Amino acid sequence: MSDRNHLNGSEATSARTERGQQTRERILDSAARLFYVKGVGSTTLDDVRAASSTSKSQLYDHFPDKTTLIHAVIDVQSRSVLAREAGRLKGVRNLSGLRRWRDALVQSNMLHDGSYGCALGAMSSELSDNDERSREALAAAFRTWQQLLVETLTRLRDLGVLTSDFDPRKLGTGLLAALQGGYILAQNGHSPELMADALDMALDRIETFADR
Amino acid sequence: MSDRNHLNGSEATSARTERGQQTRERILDSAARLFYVKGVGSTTLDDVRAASSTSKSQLYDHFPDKTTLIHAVIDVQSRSVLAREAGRLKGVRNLSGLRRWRDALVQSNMLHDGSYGCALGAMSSELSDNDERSREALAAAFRTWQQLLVETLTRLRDLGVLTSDFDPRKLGTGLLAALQGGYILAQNGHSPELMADALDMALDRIETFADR
DNA sequence: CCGGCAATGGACTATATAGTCCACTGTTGA
DNA sequence: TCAACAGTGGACTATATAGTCCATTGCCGG
Repeated sequence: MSDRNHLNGSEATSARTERGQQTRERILDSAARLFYVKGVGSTTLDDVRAASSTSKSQLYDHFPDKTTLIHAVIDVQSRSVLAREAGRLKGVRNLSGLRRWRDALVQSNMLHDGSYGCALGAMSSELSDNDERSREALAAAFRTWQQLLVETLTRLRDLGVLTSDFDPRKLGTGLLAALQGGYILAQNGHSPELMADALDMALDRIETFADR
Repeated sequence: MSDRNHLNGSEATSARTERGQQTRERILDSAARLFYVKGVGSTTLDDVRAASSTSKSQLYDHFPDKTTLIHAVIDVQSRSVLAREAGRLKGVRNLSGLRRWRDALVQSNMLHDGSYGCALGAMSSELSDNDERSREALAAAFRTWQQLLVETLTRLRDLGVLTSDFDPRKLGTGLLAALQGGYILAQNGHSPELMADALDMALDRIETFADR
């Protein structure tokens, strides 16, 4: 109530009351899920409306148009993916920790037989060509993601787990690329082993720098 | 009327005469290019029609619906990409040959500032969720591509350039994943260096097995 | 209890796009 | 030269989807 109109510079419209806030969240959740499994382009606003049990006018009250909704979903998904990754990576202090991070990714990939890929990666290849703003938002997310990996590698180096003769930035990029490429291959081939193989190559490369 | 429909096993419709054949090719080329730069979903048949200087009826004479056109484009693009890769890889007989292969990819990526990614990868993430047949066709292309890489690695091993203690299949998968992931990151960040870093990690891993 | 505003529902419009149809043109071989 | 058919052009229809609008409902402070 009191401070509910926190228009924080971002593109947020409305959300004046508790109830409205929940509606907004429901729309966002449904849209995120639909964009993820069906793709942004093949998801109609009517799909979103139905999935979130709302009406046309509510949709347009909260999000003036589809593009705005897309941006909002990108925002939500970025936070969600990055929060998950930050959580998984922050405790990694040795090579088996890194392997466990790998296992977690492979496991969740196996849950749906590889399908559905990476929420950010999928949006990226679908939107980058057509919507500059989406591209930038996703690029920022990828940079942060890569940064998380770089920090992890740097930490391992500082802990003496890895030697110093590698460039954490490049290795972080390689790791993220392997992850994204693994998602693509696994999704396309319906086989999570492809993801595993992709990540393993990257991890093996990293272990090359193990200090023993 | 007679027997207009001489379907020759493959999905090809029409193409009865020299002139018609050219029209068909023009449509296919235009569609391939548009799908590549704008994405399949954002390309309308009218875009294709305009780009290929044809009319609605010609489009539908050659391709009964958009899905058929998409499948045909996938076919064309797969052949094209695989032919290019086969050509580049077949002569690789040592590690610097592999580096040259890398350079070629990075170079062509730089030409358009990273944009546009991989023709197959882009279609894959856009279509895999919605069209099973496309997914399978692309999966086959990826398998062949991976096979090309595996053959190259095996050749290097047989030539004594690499030692025998690695699994060419897994390494091939990793290499392809790095390539695809590199495309995604480079496209999204408009920076071909990301592609270079991704490929370098994979190549560095492979050099780990250099026989010296 | 009531006045007013937030929130809701859903009918309605405009438009883009896939797909159809038919009349016209060009080509080829007898 | 002409018949017959492949190839061409583009107007037309059907439909899906984005986006608008307004009447109704629910909520909350005075």
